[in-house]
Amino acid sequence: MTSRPSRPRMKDVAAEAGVSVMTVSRVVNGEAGVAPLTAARVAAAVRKLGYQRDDVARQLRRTDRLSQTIGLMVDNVADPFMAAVASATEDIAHRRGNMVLIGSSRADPHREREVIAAFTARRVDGLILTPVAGDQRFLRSAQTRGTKIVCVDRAAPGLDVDTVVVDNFGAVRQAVGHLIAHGHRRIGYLGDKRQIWTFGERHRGYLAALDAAGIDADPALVRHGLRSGADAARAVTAILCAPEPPTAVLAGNEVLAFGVRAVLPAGVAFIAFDDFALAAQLTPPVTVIAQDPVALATSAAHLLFARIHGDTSPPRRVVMPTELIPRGSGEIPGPGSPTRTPRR
Amino acid sequence: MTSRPSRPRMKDVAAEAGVSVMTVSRVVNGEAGVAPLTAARVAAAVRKLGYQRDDVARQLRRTDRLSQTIGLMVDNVADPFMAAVASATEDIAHRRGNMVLIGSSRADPHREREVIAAFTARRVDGLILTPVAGDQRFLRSAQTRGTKIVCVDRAAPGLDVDTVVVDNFGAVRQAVGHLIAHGHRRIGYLGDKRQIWTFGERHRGYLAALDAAGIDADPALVRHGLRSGADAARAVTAILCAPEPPTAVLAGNEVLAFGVRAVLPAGVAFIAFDDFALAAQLTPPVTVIAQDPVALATSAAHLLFARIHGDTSPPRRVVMPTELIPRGSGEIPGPGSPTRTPRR
DNA sequence: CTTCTGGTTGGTATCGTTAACAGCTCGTCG
DNA sequence: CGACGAGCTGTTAACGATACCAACCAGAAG
Repeated sequence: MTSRPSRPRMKDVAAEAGVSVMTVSRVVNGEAGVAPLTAARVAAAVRKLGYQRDDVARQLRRTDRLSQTIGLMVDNVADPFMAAVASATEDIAHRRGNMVLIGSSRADPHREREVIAAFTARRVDGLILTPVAGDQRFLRSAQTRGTKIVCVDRAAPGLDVDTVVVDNFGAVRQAVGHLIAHGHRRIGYLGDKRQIWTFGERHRGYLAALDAAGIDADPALVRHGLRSGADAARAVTAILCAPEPPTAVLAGNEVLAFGVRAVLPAGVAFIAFDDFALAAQLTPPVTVIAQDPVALATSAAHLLFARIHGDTSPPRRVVMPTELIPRGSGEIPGPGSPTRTPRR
Repeated sequence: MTSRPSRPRMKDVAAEAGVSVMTVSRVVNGEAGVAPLTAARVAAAVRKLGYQRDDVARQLRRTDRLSQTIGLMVDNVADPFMAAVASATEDIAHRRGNMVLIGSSRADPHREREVIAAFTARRVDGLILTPVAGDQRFLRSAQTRGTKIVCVDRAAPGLDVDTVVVDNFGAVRQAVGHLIAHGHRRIGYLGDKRQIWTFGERHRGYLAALDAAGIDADPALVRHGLRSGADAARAVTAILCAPEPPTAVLAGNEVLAFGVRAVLPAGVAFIAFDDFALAAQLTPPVTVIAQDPVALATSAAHLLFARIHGDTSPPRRVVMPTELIPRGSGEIPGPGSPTRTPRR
């Protein structure tokens, strides 16, 4: 009964305007070489029928084969850091007339492959990825077939691509050094799996800072593989019950920080990786290692579009700055602090 | 120099396996009616060449014309509420073998139209929208041409589509009633533009609660069109400097709540629309009107896929529950409170 | 031995668009 | 006055896949 009026094609517009489809194509794409009068007639027909070009057919036929679509694969868009990355990516893409397909790996390598296969089946021009733990070599075939790839936030082992990251190692080494300078010697570390590039780096930074201060690392103060605030809360509670509990704790990212903060006793120093909205409003205000997800994503998107438009220079690694923002929680003095045990 | 090895086509696989492209098509799509031996030979050729079906060409030819792609248009994915919506949408889509194209309107009706035009040009099967302020009638043409549409979080005036929302009016009326019950009579309201459906409803709920208590609404305590935490901080500071300042404040969403909380003096009661990660950890803990963005988006996505797969029943409006979670900030007594001015 | 049936397989047209080229209509110049 | 070029428009053949139908082959039935 309800006949659905299918969308008009170029040939319908051509019939309406009394020209050939080629002329319609030229007008629709704003090409030169159409008489103004003809162009106006075609434009009127387009408006009258409500014609809209079918980009699927267009992409199939065009020589450049560009879909004007890129894929963004993150762990989880609900994560505030990744949400900021997605937002910034969409913004740059929009400015360049592109759209963003989004996919979540949810830390699952199998799902990661599925999502990327779905991206390439739709012939995206490029991919922006935060790779999950493990080997990314399977992306090489997509790469050799012309799909441009940029990694953001995390590097991809085994894959030679543009990468935009921060100096996770240096940032954590600095932060742990900061705690040590405030008199702490027993410092807890809470992170996700070491196999995730960022967390591997952050843990290395933690160890390096302890080593530089001549402190023996105690594995009892370290927890890996934490995925949620609840995980982090349980983990920090556990390490605080140890015979020699830590006097300071570092949370490896924002989500873990929320969980830690909920159960951390006053008096234990605390630094979080990633700045977050209410960090300054908590009691005490939270000292953080701030990075700028918008800048990371913007840089990655610009790199990607440069590649899509023909940049064939060797892959680059862009390292963006971090900033240690002391707000109070990271400056709570430890047992070796001069303010607690003055020497003079 | 670097000849890029273009991806193999079905005809390459067909040549490799010594069959016709039709047979390859049947094997690739898992259709019945291919001899097991032939299928195995084709499968081997597919693996050898690394063949992947081109969904762009496929979509052009198929009778159902489905792209297995939906579009999600939100104000801003960086907003935590919208990020949760996006994440849940992606999850449902993934389970159904679909992908999600994402677009941000950034509260700009012009950009909203651009994004939606880009969606339909790519022939998405359906759209999930949080409409910006203003009229959405322009979507009717897309709708009559077969694009399924579902609104989430906000209704779309002038458009007859499935809609998944919460009872914003009732939730705010209840929350303001809660403040009145705690002795407040001068209550501030901070929201975004009234033309945005949710904020219109929330403001109506505010007025209704005052009216029910016989309190005259004072326009000096109301601010609309606030878009950021900074906007909200300025606005609340301004209304607190009024001759008769409010003793309680309601923030219309999470982002505004952050800004209000940063500058709100202790002693002023406070309720926020939307629950947020650290609400319970602030001092005092923040009383909120909680809604569940994951449930909203999940419901919207299920509705959309039902439509895409042929459900032609009349458009539905799904209203999901909210919950007033008293945590402290909303229970600070006002001047008329029995605890401050006991009557016995 | 011929015809029929059912399971396989292949040929051809087509989806909506653009690339490449052909052809037409002028006005202009030698 | 005829040839030529510039400007405009149309024709044809793809892009990579699927829909539809025809053709083939073996074994069974008559």
